[in-house]
Amino acid sequence: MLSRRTAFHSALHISNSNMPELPEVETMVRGIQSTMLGRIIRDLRECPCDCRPLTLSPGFSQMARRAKGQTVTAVRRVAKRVVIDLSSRESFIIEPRMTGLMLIADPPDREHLRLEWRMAGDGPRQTQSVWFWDRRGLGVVRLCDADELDRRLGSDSLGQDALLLTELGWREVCQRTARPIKVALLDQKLVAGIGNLYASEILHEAHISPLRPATKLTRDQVQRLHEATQRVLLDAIKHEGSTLGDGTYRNALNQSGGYQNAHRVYDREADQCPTCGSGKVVRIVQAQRSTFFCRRCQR
DNA sequence: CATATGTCCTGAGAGC
DNA sequence: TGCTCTCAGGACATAT
Repeated sequence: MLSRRTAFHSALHISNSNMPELPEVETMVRGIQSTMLGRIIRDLRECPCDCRPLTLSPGFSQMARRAKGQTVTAVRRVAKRVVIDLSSRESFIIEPRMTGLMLIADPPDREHLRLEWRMAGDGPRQTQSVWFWDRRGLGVVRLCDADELDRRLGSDSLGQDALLLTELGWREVCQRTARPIKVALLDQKLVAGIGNLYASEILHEAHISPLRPATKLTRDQVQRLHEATQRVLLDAIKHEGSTLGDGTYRNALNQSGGYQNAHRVYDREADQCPTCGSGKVVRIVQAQRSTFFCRRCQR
Protein backbone atom coordinates (compact mmCIF):
# COMPACT_ATOMS: atom_id res chain seq x y z
CA MET A 1 0.00 0.00 0.00
CA LEU A 2 1.24 3.46 -0.83
CA SER A 3 1.49 6.10 1.81
CA ARG A 4 0.02 9.49 0.95
CA ARG A 5 3.46 10.96 1.34
CA THR A 6 5.08 12.15 -1.85
CA ALA A 7 8.66 12.99 -2.68
CA PHE A 8 7.71 16.65 -2.31
CA HIS A 9 6.88 16.52 1.37
CA SER A 10 9.10 13.72 2.49
CA ALA A 11 11.87 15.81 4.00
CA LEU A 12 11.26 13.56 6.96
CA HIS A 13 9.73 10.34 5.83
CA ILE A 14 7.14 8.72 7.98
CA SER A 15 7.50 5.00 7.49
CA ASN A 16 4.44 4.34 9.59
CA SER A 17 4.49 0.97 11.19
CA ASN A 18 1.35 0.15 12.99
CA MET A 19 1.57 1.21 16.56
CA PRO A 20 -1.53 -0.43 17.90
CA GLU A 21 -3.44 1.98 20.09
CA LEU A 22 -6.74 1.60 21.91
CA PRO A 23 -8.92 0.92 18.81
CA GLU A 24 -6.50 -1.62 17.34
CA VAL A 25 -6.08 -3.46 20.63
CA GLU A 26 -9.85 -3.47 21.14
CA THR A 27 -10.16 -5.01 17.68
CA MET A 28 -7.60 -7.69 18.57
CA VAL A 29 -9.50 -8.58 21.73
CA ARG A 30 -12.80 -8.89 19.88
CA GLY A 31 -11.11 -10.94 17.19
CA ILE A 32 -9.70 -13.62 19.49
CA GLN A 33 -12.55 -13.68 22.00
CA SER A 34 -14.61 -16.51 20.54
CA THR A 35 -11.56 -18.71 20.05
CA MET A 36 -10.38 -18.37 23.65
CA LEU A 37 -13.20 -17.50 26.01
CA GLY A 38 -14.39 -20.40 28.13
CA ARG A 39 -12.00 -22.80 26.51
CA ILE A 40 -9.03 -24.73 27.82
CA ILE A 41 -5.46 -23.99 26.83
CA ARG A 42 -4.15 -27.30 25.55
CA ASP A 43 -0.63 -25.95 25.38
CA LEU A 44 1.52 -22.96 24.60
CA ARG A 45 4.15 -23.15 21.90
CA GLU A 46 7.11 -20.98 21.06
CA CYS A 47 7.35 -20.53 17.30
CA PRO A 48 10.73 -21.33 15.79
CA CYS A 49 12.18 -18.10 14.48
CA ASP A 50 15.60 -16.71 13.64
CA CYS A 51 14.96 -13.30 15.09
CA ARG A 52 15.87 -12.21 18.55
CA PRO A 53 13.59 -14.02 21.03
CA LEU A 54 10.52 -12.22 22.21
CA THR A 55 10.55 -10.87 25.73
CA LEU A 56 8.67 -13.38 27.86
CA SER A 57 8.15 -13.18 31.59
CA PRO A 58 8.62 -15.64 33.15
CA GLY A 59 10.67 -17.60 30.64
CA PHE A 60 8.88 -19.76 28.11
CA SER A 61 9.00 -23.11 29.87
CA GLN A 62 7.59 -21.85 33.14
CA MET A 63 4.96 -19.81 31.31
CA ALA A 64 3.88 -22.83 29.29
CA ARG A 65 3.73 -25.07 32.33
CA ARG A 66 1.54 -22.62 34.24
CA ALA A 67 -0.78 -21.97 31.31
CA LYS A 68 -1.36 -25.56 30.27
CA GLY A 69 -4.80 -26.90 31.15
CA GLN A 70 -6.16 -23.55 32.35
CA THR A 71 -9.56 -22.30 31.24
CA VAL A 72 -9.76 -18.78 29.82
CA THR A 73 -12.22 -16.84 31.96
CA ALA A 74 -11.93 -13.46 30.23
CA VAL A 75 -10.31 -11.81 27.23
CA ARG A 76 -10.19 -8.06 27.70
CA ARG A 77 -8.41 -4.86 26.81
CA VAL A 78 -6.59 -2.75 29.38
CA ALA A 79 -5.36 0.46 27.74
CA LYS A 80 -3.13 -0.81 24.90
CA ARG A 81 -2.70 -4.33 26.29
CA VAL A 82 -4.57 -7.55 25.72
CA VAL A 83 -5.29 -9.35 29.00
CA ILE A 84 -6.25 -13.03 29.09
CA ASP A 85 -7.49 -14.17 32.50
CA LEU A 86 -7.15 -17.83 33.49
CA SER A 87 -9.02 -20.04 35.94
CA SER A 88 -5.82 -20.24 38.01
CA ARG A 89 -6.32 -16.50 38.71
CA GLU A 90 -3.24 -15.76 36.69
CA SER A 91 -3.36 -13.57 33.58
CA PHE A 92 -1.48 -13.11 30.38
CA ILE A 93 -0.61 -9.50 29.60
CA ILE A 94 0.25 -9.02 25.94
CA GLU A 95 1.84 -5.74 24.89
CA PRO A 96 1.91 -5.49 21.10
CA ARG A 97 3.92 -2.24 21.26
CA MET A 98 4.89 -1.32 17.70
CA THR A 99 4.23 -4.27 15.43
CA GLY A 100 2.62 -6.98 17.52
CA LEU A 101 -0.58 -8.70 16.37
CA MET A 102 -2.98 -11.28 17.78
CA LEU A 103 -4.15 -13.62 15.04
CA ILE A 104 -6.49 -16.52 14.50
CA ALA A 105 -5.75 -16.78 10.76
CA ASP A 106 -2.67 -17.05 8.56
CA PRO A 107 -0.07 -14.43 9.54
CA PRO A 108 1.43 -11.77 7.23
CA ASP A 109 4.53 -13.98 7.20
CA ARG A 110 5.59 -17.06 9.12
CA GLU A 111 9.05 -15.98 10.21
CA HIS A 112 7.77 -13.40 12.67
CA LEU A 113 5.33 -15.68 14.47
CA ARG A 114 6.34 -15.73 18.12
CA LEU A 115 3.85 -17.62 20.30
CA GLU A 116 0.95 -19.98 19.78
CA TRP A 117 -1.85 -20.76 22.22
CA ARG A 118 -3.41 -24.06 21.20
CA MET A 119 -6.96 -24.22 22.49
CA ALA A 120 -8.60 -27.55 23.21
CA GLY A 121 -11.51 -28.43 20.95
CA ASP A 122 -15.00 -28.30 22.37
CA GLY A 123 -17.75 -30.42 20.83
CA PRO A 124 -17.99 -29.73 17.11
CA ARG A 125 -15.24 -27.16 17.27
CA GLN A 126 -11.82 -28.50 16.45
CA THR A 127 -8.58 -27.38 18.01
CA GLN A 128 -7.97 -23.75 17.17
CA SER A 129 -4.97 -21.58 17.80
CA VAL A 130 -4.28 -17.97 18.61
CA TRP A 131 -0.90 -16.56 17.58
CA PHE A 132 1.16 -13.59 18.62
CA TRP A 133 3.03 -12.24 15.60
CA ASP A 134 5.57 -9.42 15.91
CA ARG A 135 7.83 -8.23 13.11
CA ARG A 136 10.09 -5.99 15.13
CA GLY A 137 9.98 -8.02 18.30
CA LEU A 138 9.51 -5.12 20.69
CA GLY A 139 6.41 -6.74 22.09
CA VAL A 140 6.25 -8.33 25.55
CA VAL A 141 4.16 -11.24 26.82
CA ARG A 142 3.84 -11.86 30.54
CA LEU A 143 2.02 -14.36 32.68
CA CYS A 144 1.41 -12.90 36.10
CA ASP A 145 -0.46 -13.37 39.34
CA ALA A 146 -3.04 -10.90 40.63
CA ASP A 147 -0.46 -8.84 42.52
CA GLU A 148 1.75 -8.35 39.52
CA LEU A 149 -1.27 -7.62 37.34
CA ASP A 150 -2.32 -4.86 39.69
CA ARG A 151 1.20 -3.52 39.95
CA ARG A 152 1.51 -3.33 36.17
CA LEU A 153 -1.98 -2.27 35.17
CA GLY A 154 -3.46 -0.74 38.32
CA SER A 155 -4.11 2.93 38.91
CA ASP A 156 -0.58 3.54 40.20
CA SER A 157 0.75 2.63 36.76
CA LEU A 158 -2.01 3.66 34.35
CA GLY A 159 -4.47 6.51 34.17
CA GLN A 160 -8.15 5.98 33.43
CA ASP A 161 -9.03 4.38 30.14
CA ALA A 162 -9.60 7.05 27.50
CA LEU A 163 -13.08 5.72 26.76
CA LEU A 164 -14.13 5.68 30.43
CA LEU A 165 -12.95 9.15 31.33
CA THR A 166 -15.81 11.56 32.07
CA GLU A 167 -15.74 15.26 31.32
CA LEU A 168 -14.96 15.92 34.96
CA GLY A 169 -12.17 13.34 34.74
CA TRP A 170 -10.74 15.15 31.75
CA ARG A 171 -10.79 18.42 33.69
CA GLU A 172 -8.75 16.80 36.45
CA VAL A 173 -6.31 15.26 33.98
CA CYS A 174 -5.73 18.62 32.32
CA GLN A 175 -5.02 20.27 35.65
CA ARG A 176 -2.26 17.80 36.43
CA THR A 177 0.32 18.93 33.88
CA ALA A 178 1.49 22.08 32.15
CA ARG A 179 2.94 20.14 29.24
CA PRO A 180 1.46 20.65 25.77
CA ILE A 181 -1.85 18.81 25.52
CA LYS A 182 -0.56 16.54 22.73
CA VAL A 183 2.33 15.40 24.92
CA ALA A 184 -0.03 14.94 27.87
CA LEU A 185 -2.33 12.70 25.81
CA LEU A 186 0.58 10.33 25.23
CA ASP A 187 1.31 9.98 28.95
CA GLN A 188 -0.33 6.69 29.90
CA LYS A 189 -0.30 7.65 33.59
CA LEU A 190 -2.58 10.58 32.83
CA VAL A 191 -4.98 8.88 30.45
CA ALA A 192 -4.53 5.37 29.06
CA GLY A 193 -4.95 4.11 25.53
CA ILE A 194 -4.19 7.08 23.29
CA GLY A 195 -1.06 6.92 21.13
CA ASN A 196 0.57 9.17 18.59
CA LEU A 197 -1.88 8.72 15.74
CA TYR A 198 -5.12 9.20 17.66
CA ALA A 199 -3.70 12.10 19.69
CA SER A 200 -3.42 14.16 16.50
CA GLU A 201 -6.83 13.07 15.23
CA ILE A 202 -8.59 13.74 18.55
CA LEU A 203 -7.11 17.24 18.93
CA HIS A 204 -8.07 18.08 15.36
CA GLU A 205 -11.61 16.88 15.96
CA ALA A 206 -11.71 18.99 19.14
CA HIS A 207 -10.28 22.08 17.37
CA ILE A 208 -7.54 22.36 19.97
CA SER A 209 -3.91 23.24 19.25
CA PRO A 210 -1.53 20.43 20.23
CA LEU A 211 0.82 23.10 21.57
CA ARG A 212 -1.57 24.45 24.18
CA PRO A 213 -0.48 23.67 27.75
CA ALA A 214 -2.96 21.22 29.27
CA THR A 215 -3.60 23.49 32.23
CA LYS A 216 -4.59 26.32 29.86
CA LEU A 217 -7.47 24.49 28.21
CA THR A 218 -10.76 26.32 28.71
CA ARG A 219 -13.80 24.54 30.07
CA ASP A 220 -15.25 24.48 26.55
CA GLN A 221 -12.09 22.97 25.16
CA VAL A 222 -12.07 20.25 27.79
CA GLN A 223 -15.68 19.46 26.93
CA ARG A 224 -14.75 19.21 23.25
CA LEU A 225 -11.73 17.04 24.12
CA HIS A 226 -13.99 14.62 25.97
CA GLU A 227 -16.50 14.46 23.11
CA ALA A 228 -13.84 14.23 20.40
CA THR A 229 -12.10 11.36 22.20
CA GLN A 230 -15.34 9.40 22.32
CA ARG A 231 -16.20 10.09 18.67
CA VAL A 232 -12.76 9.35 17.24
CA LEU A 233 -12.00 6.22 19.27
CA LEU A 234 -15.48 4.69 18.87
CA ASP A 235 -15.47 5.41 15.15
CA ALA A 236 -11.99 3.89 14.82
CA ILE A 237 -13.14 0.76 16.66
CA LYS A 238 -16.13 0.54 14.33
CA HIS A 239 -13.70 0.54 11.40
CA GLU A 240 -11.40 -1.98 13.12
CA GLY A 241 -8.48 0.40 13.53
CA SER A 242 -5.99 2.05 11.19
CA THR A 243 -3.70 0.27 8.75
CA LEU A 244 -1.21 2.59 7.15
CA GLY A 245 2.25 2.99 5.73
CA ASP A 246 3.74 -0.47 5.47
CA GLY A 247 0.39 -2.01 6.29
CA THR A 248 1.58 -3.92 9.34
CA TYR A 249 -1.56 -3.63 11.41
CA ARG A 250 -4.15 -6.32 10.67
CA ASN A 251 -7.16 -7.61 12.56
CA ALA A 252 -7.24 -11.16 13.95
CA LEU A 253 -8.20 -12.48 10.51
CA ASN A 254 -5.17 -10.74 8.94
CA GLN A 255 -7.35 -8.11 7.26
CA SER A 256 -6.60 -4.37 7.08
CA GLY A 257 -8.43 -1.89 9.24
CA GLY A 258 -10.47 0.85 7.59
CA TYR A 259 -10.08 3.94 9.74
CA GLN A 260 -7.03 5.29 7.88
CA ASN A 261 -9.45 6.53 5.22
CA ALA A 262 -11.10 8.73 7.82
CA HIS A 263 -7.88 10.34 9.07
CA ARG A 264 -8.10 14.10 8.76
CA VAL A 265 -4.54 15.12 9.66
CA TYR A 266 -2.34 12.17 10.57
CA ASP A 267 0.27 11.62 7.85
CA ARG A 268 -1.44 14.24 5.69
CA GLU A 269 1.26 16.88 5.83
CA ALA A 270 0.80 19.70 3.25
CA ASP A 271 -2.74 18.61 2.43
CA GLN A 272 -5.43 21.23 2.52
CA CYS A 273 -7.23 20.98 5.86
CA PRO A 274 -10.34 18.84 5.31
CA THR A 275 -12.14 20.65 8.15
CA CYS A 276 -11.72 24.36 7.44
CA GLY A 277 -10.78 24.00 3.79
CA SER A 278 -8.33 26.88 3.88
CA GLY A 279 -5.54 25.93 6.29
CA LYS A 280 -2.81 23.44 5.48
CA VAL A 281 -1.96 20.43 7.57
CA VAL A 282 1.47 20.88 9.12
CA ARG A 283 3.80 18.42 10.81
CA ILE A 284 5.76 19.40 13.90
CA VAL A 285 7.75 17.35 16.38
CA GLN A 286 6.81 17.23 20.06
CA ALA A 287 8.65 14.99 22.51
CA GLN A 288 10.37 13.27 19.55
CA ARG A 289 7.00 12.36 18.03
CA SER A 290 5.28 13.69 14.91
CA THR A 291 2.23 15.85 15.46
CA PHE A 292 -0.08 16.81 12.59
CA PHE A 293 -2.56 19.68 12.81
CA CYS A 294 -4.10 22.73 11.18
CA ARG A 295 -3.00 26.06 12.67
CA ARG A 296 -6.10 27.72 11.33
CA CYS A 297 -8.83 25.63 12.92
CA GLN A 298 -6.96 24.31 15.96
CA ARG A 299 -6.38 26.92 18.63
C1' DC B 1 7.49 15.51 42.73
C1' DA B 2 7.47 16.66 37.25
C1' DT B 3 9.70 16.31 33.11
C1' DA B 4 13.18 14.84 29.65
C1' DT B 5 15.97 11.54 27.30
C1' DG B 6 17.94 7.00 25.89
C1' DT B 7 16.87 2.21 24.65
C1' DC B 8 15.00 -1.66 22.26
C1' DC B 9 13.95 -3.33 17.06
C1' DT B 10 13.14 -3.89 11.68
C1' DG B 11 12.21 -2.44 7.10
C1' DA B 12 11.84 1.25 3.87
C1' DG B 13 13.69 5.02 1.60
C1' DA B 14 17.38 8.32 0.50
C1' DG B 15 21.90 9.37 -0.96
C1' DC B 16 26.20 8.26 -2.81
C1' DT C 1 23.68 -2.04 -8.29
C1' DG C 2 24.51 -2.20 -3.35
C1' DC C 3 26.15 -0.21 0.57
C1' DT C 4 25.28 2.88 4.79
C1' DC C 5 22.54 5.93 7.24
C1' DT C 6 18.20 7.67 9.22
C1' DC C 7 13.71 7.27 11.03
C1' DA C 8 9.11 5.59 12.63
C1' DG C 9 7.09 5.10 18.10
C1' DG C 10 5.11 1.91 22.41
C1' DA C 11 6.71 1.39 27.17
C1' DC C 12 10.11 1.51 30.39
C1' DA C 13 14.58 2.71 32.75
C1' DT C 14 17.36 6.25 34.06
C1' DA C 15 18.75 11.12 34.57
C1' DT C 16 17.89 15.94 35.71
